[in-house]
Order: sequence, then structure tokens, then C-alpha cells
Amino acid sequence: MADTLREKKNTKRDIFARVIVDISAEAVDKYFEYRIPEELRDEIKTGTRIRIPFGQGNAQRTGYVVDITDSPDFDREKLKDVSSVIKEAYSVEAGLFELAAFIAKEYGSTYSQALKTVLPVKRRVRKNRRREDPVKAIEELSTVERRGADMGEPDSEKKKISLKALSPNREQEHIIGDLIRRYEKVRTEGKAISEGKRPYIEPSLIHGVTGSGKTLIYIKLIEYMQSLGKKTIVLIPEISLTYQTVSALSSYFGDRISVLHSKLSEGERYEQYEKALNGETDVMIGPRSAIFTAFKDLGLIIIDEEHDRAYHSDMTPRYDAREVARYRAFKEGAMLVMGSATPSMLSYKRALDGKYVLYKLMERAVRGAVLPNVHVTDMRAELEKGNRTIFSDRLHELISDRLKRGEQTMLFLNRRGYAGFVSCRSCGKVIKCPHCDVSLTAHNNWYFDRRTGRREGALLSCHYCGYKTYMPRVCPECGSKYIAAFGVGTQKLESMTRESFPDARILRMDADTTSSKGAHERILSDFAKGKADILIGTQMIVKGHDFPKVTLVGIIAADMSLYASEYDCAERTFELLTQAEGRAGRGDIAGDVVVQTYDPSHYAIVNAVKQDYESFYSQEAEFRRMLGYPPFVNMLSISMSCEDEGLLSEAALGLESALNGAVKASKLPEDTVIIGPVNAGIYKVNDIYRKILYIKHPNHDIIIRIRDSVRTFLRNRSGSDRIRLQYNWE
DNA sequence: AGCACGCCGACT
DNA sequence: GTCGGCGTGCTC
Repeated sequence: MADTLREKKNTKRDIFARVIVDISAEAVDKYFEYRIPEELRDEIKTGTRIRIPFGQGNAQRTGYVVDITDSPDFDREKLKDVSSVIKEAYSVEAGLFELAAFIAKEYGSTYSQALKTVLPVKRRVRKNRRREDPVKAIEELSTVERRGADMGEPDSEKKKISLKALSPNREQEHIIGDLIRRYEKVRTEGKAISEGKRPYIEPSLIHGVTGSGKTLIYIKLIEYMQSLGKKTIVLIPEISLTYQTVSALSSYFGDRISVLHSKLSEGERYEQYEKALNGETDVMIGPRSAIFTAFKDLGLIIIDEEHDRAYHSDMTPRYDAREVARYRAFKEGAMLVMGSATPSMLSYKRALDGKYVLYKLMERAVRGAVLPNVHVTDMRAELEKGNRTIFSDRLHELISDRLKRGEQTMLFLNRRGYAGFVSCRSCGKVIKCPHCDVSLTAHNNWYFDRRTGRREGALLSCHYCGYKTYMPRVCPECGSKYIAAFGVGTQKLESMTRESFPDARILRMDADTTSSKGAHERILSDFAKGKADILIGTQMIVKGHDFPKVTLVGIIAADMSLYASEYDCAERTFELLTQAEGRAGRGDIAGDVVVQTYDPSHYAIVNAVKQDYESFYSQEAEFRRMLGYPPFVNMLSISMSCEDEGLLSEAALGLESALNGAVKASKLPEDTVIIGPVNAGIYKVNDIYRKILYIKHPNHDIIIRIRDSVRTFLRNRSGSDRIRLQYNWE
């Protein structure tokens, strides 16, 4: 009797953990309950990582404790015991679990996948490894710029002092003041309101031209947060490409700032997270994953270069760090400040709709900075007057001028390789990759042909799967020998530039010349040191580097990206051109920019040349509204991929008719629009085919509901398990 | 993701 | 008769 009583008492006092098992399968994407044994009670909290017996064989699995309860939903008798606690892992803030839940729901992943993206990978730093100061590492990364400093830039010590001494101008002062006022207001209101009701401060968007001094605003806001004992997360697109921002902030905040960058090992990365958790730093700066920093008292999130596509994750769950930031700022009552010279269509629309507070920063704050002169050259007209080279007369003339004056030039072309494609003049055949749905690119790599004993010129390569083959001597289709490479890539541009300017020293930077470790930094540093007169490159040269001696930027084919099939290609082109233009004229010498185009009247080009963001926005907005594209509709793409083309096609059509059938039968709202399936822009990559289906609906949550039912529609179809699904908000 | 159960075909 | 194929369903 006494025994039963004690047993009863014990059962009553038992506590239980709700656990997400670390398996990424939908079937187990829910919590499982386990009894927490007496001896583990003190160690297990929400966020603890534990080992649990799972399944028939009681295989030991890792799990995440998402909740602790004394009244389990499941039959108490059937509950197993937690085996052990994973000691090295720290317990995560509950806030991060909320973020994981948000990500799972918003981006259609399993809870376990979302947890994996949110939680830092735990790994001890190897003890014998020399512990590197992260700020120092960044400074090493930025030696490129530092070496550029030989040419008149202040050195780091002077820079520090000059930053300290820097005081905001009127525009900056106004924005800082207004942001702080709004934050204070919300805070005092929040204190007055009863608990549970969270104060809300609208996100802010600073539209500031390049060089208008957004960084100083960031610094002042971070300082303000420090004075309240609150923490800041600064998101930047890609650490190696924005070390201006990083080094400015690191030299200002010293050891109160943590930097996450690509050179850190997982252990070092973890160390930064730990420092944040323990309150040893006030600021965390890093790429999109830095949004998951476990600060306990977050006051501010800054997103620099807000328009940058790197904020979109390319792995499942395909989260958008800006949206995660918005959610986190909302949940934690933090201030969210985004800045860009070319805000994304989405953010600018939200600003115009009053969801974000818009600030404009139009003066150039950097002393001596002069706007570049932008020249547009119509390449059709050049051809008509008999100029068959790749350089317009104006660009040619300006390059010669810079060479004479010993100033530097950057030439930008958005296509690597030697030539765009290889085709037969006789039958028109274009040589394609056997594994991908793209034409092969000619590369001017010399190789020795054993069979003929000759040195040959070109290798053809696929930029998607890496497939390589020799340039055929005759057309594989018709046997004609009139087979040749067409179009211009950076390699060909380089050789053409050498021909036109035989005395110029030329560097080329693209995926081909930067594949080896450190090559990226080496090229930039050589250019900064003045070892070359002309830098030729793809996208990677336009982002964020300041070379004071560059006074000419040539955009060889401005409209190339306009021919892309994505609905947002005009936006991409506008961004790219605006950024490329920003590379000239940041020193005290007035720069020139030459934009070469076949379509000089296209609004993306016209407005990029005028540096007129508003005008571009309104024209692009009109186009998107008319055709029903984001941000004017909610659109989710469902990408389906499979090696078996027939199976994929069948499944895609099946899903489409199931969804449309459901709309007709009123199981889905009648204003749901299903588009497709269409072949993906590149239909086949690495022998895997990809088709896309689009769902449009005015209501975001309805799209999520539809997305969650996709698997139901796809089930009972033989082979449907071989179809990979991926969801993406457009 | 694993693992067991289970219901039809080929074989020592 | 039995071994084994992998479709279906469950795991606290």
C-alpha cells in the first residue's frame, strides 16, 4: 500500500520533454514525448540537445527539447526515458526556437531542418590552434584596401581617429534623431502597456546613394543601443566583399564587436556565438546566418545593402534573412534598419505603402566625392559607322587617355570564358553540354593534343556542371569545317584589350582566374598597388571595392542581363549598372563611366545612367503590376526535379491538374492562380531535369496552406518519391 | 530516416 | 514448402 502510494506520487511528480528528433523526414516532423529521469532534471531545459531511444530498435538519436511539461499528450505508459544530455551543446534561447518555427512554416521545411539552420554547429576550437583575433583576421582580409592606402588613404590609426572625430551632417543627424525618437516612444509606450502586448516599431529603410554615409548612421545607432545595454546584429551580403563596412565598424567598436566571416572554422564561428550569448560583445556582424545570433537583449538589426540577393539562402530551407530579421525584430521589439542605394522592389514598395519608414540620404557625405560623368554609347550606331571592335569610340578614347595619365580603368563584362557559344555556320548547330541544357562556352586554354602532336587553342566547358571537351574541328552534325566561337567573354575581352592597347598592363578577375586559394585577394591587391592599368572582370569586380586611382569604368555590354528570362532581370540590370557606376569617381578626381548598349532607350539603362532610382522604380512597378509579378502579388514557385524526364513531366502535369481541379471543386479558393508547369530557365543541369509550377494568391497564408497540401496531391503516384521538391518565395 | 510487418514470385 | 522482393506504416 505504501509502495503504491509512493509510486503514484512519483508518477505525479514526473516531468516530460517534448522533443524534435533530428531526422529530416516529414513523417517524424512533430514532437515526441519522453520522460526525464530524476538525475537529468537539472540539466534538461528548453533548447537542450539530448540523446533518446527511437523506434523499434531503440536506436540512439539526437533530439532537441522544444518544451518541458508535466502533462504529456501521449499515453504515459508508452513513454521512454531520455538517455542522456549532449553536454557540449549549450542550451539555446527560446527565441531561436520561435525563429525556427517561423522558418519551417514560411519556407516549407521540416522543423528539424529549420532547427539545424538556426542553431549554431557546436564544435570546440582545437586547442593547439593559434587563436586568431577575428578583427585582426578581417584586417588581414582588408590588406587589399590597406595597400591601396599607399596611394593617399589614411592608415588604420588615422582612420580610427578620423572616425571617432566624425560627426554626422544635417541629413544624418535628422535620421539618427528620428530613429531614436521613434524607438524611445515605442519603449515608453511598451512599458506603460500591460505585459504581453509587445511594442512595435516599424522597420526603416534608408535610401542612400553610394558614399552618402550610411555607416556613420549605423555607428551612432549602435552606440545608442550600447548606452541602453542592448545588442546589435549587422547583416552584410558577403564578408569578403564588404570589408569597408567591417573594418570601419571593427576599428570603431574594438573588442565589443564579433565578426563572422568566411575564413572562420566552425569552432571559431561557434566561439563568436558563445561570446554573444555570454554578453561579451555588443555587436555581431556577418552574413545572413548572423541573424541567428543568440543575443539575449537584442535592440537593433541593421541590414546593409538590403537589395543584395545573398540574403536569400540557396539551401533548404530557402529562407530570406531580411524576412527572418523582420520577424525577429518584431518578436523582440528591436529596431530594424535597412540601407541601400538601390532598394529591392519589395522593400521600396513596403516603404511607399507605409509599412516601412523611408529615409532619404541624398548628399554625398564623403568629402571630395564627385559624381561620375556617365556616357551612353549605342553599339548599333557604332557598327553603322564601321566600328566593329568591342570598344565604342568613346570608351577607346577614354581608356587611351587614362593610360596616358597613369590612372586606372575597370572593364566589366558579365560573361566569363572566351566566347559565349560555338556554332556551325553551315547548319546552325550550337554545341551543347551533354548533361545540361546550356551551350558550351569556349575557353582559350592551350593544351597539347597527343594525337595530332599540335598545340590547340580552345576547350569547351559547361559553366553548370564543369563538363569539358575539346573544340571540334568539324561540325559534329554536318561535318562542315565552318565551326566557330561567337560572342565575347572576359577572356576574349582581355585579348582584344591587349590588341587594342598593347602597352597596357591588364589583370583579369573572374571565376576562372580566382579558383585557386587567395587568388581573389591577390588580384585585387595587385590592382590596388597599381600593378595593372586595367582590371577586366565579371560581377565580382563591381561589389564594394574602392580603388582611388580608378577613374574610368567601362560596362561592355550593359543589356546582356536584360535578356535573361527572369521577371526581375530589369531590376538586376539596374542594380548592377548603378553599382558599377559607383566604382568611378569616389576619390577626389571626377570619374567617367561608359555604358555600352544595344538598347539605350530601355528604362533600366536610362535610369541607371541618370542614377534615378524613383523613376526606375515606378516604371518597373508598372510593368510588374500589369503582369502580376511580385511584389504586387504573392507568388511561390514549386520546383520539381528528377533524373527521369518522363516521370517528372507526368508528376508536374499531375500536380497542376490536381491543384486546378481542387480550385474548380472549391477545395481551394477560386482566386488561386496556378501557372505552369514550365521548364526551369535551365531545364537540365547535371542530368537532372527541373520543372516549375507557380502559385499566386493575394493572401500569403493561403499560399502556405496550398503548399502544405502539395504532397497530398502528389501522393499515390508511383515514383513520386523520386521527385525532389523545393519551394521558393519569388 | 530506419525498421518491421506483410503479401506475392522464384528456388534449394 | 521457404527465402526474399520492397510497398506501407510507425516511431513518444
